[in-house]
Amino acid sequence: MRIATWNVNSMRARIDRAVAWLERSDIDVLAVQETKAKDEQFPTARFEEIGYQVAHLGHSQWNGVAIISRVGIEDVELGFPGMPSWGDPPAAEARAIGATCGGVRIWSLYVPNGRTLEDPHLAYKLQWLDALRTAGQDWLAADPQAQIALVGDWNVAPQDDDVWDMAAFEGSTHVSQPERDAFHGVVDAGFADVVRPHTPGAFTYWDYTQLRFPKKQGMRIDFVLASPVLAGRVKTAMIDREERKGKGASDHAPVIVELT
DNA sequence: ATGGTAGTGTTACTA
Repeated sequence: MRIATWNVNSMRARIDRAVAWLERSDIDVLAVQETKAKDEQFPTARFEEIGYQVAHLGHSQWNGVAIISRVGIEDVELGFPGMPSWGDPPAAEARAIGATCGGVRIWSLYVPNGRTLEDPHLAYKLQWLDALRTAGQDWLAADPQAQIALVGDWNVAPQDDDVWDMAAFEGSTHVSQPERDAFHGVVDAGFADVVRPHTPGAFTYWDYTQLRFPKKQGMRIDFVLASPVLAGRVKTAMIDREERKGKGASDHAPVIVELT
């Protein structure tokens, strides 16, 4: 089984590329983030035409997450238990959707960006990650053998070599110690980064501006974190930077994990 | 030259 995660930065703008990528990549389950669509706007039929089922969560032009599967979609959950709300009045944002596909519990996650270190969005981001850690701990406590994949755009670069130049990130989000600690909280809850060992030095995201992609100035912020039993099934993993090329590309590359 | 690009939807906001 092959599972993938991809921040598509609008599924409506990317639908032809997304369908073409799925058809040539032999993917069983694709988790997407930043679909930028309400549920009724999501191009579900385009995926059904090529043999996939879709579970989507989107409230507006912001955020939006989905799971696209050809091995079944069961027990869909919108948001995880304890997920913080945001806004006035507070409401759950469309940043997490879970489903069981081919025996694996997949969570497609779009972690809040944080904006700046002083912005209230940063505290929201840290609370969000802490709540995810708690939820993950509870899932594994209930079933230590559970096969769970926490995948998506984490908006954290956990290591210095996950950005092209640490000096360029002085005082910025994504590399701060509180964000890195929050990310490692989920890891410490029992969820391992199963892609890094197979993709040393690789990035998953390159800003559209300032020729970041041709200059190879990217970041590793998209991750597949696997529960212990699932991590034991990982054969290999790759980051498809070819999909970042050309007109109409997302600013993120798809990340793929192959299971036994 | 305080910049650049992209998407949504409106002349701003988010990333």
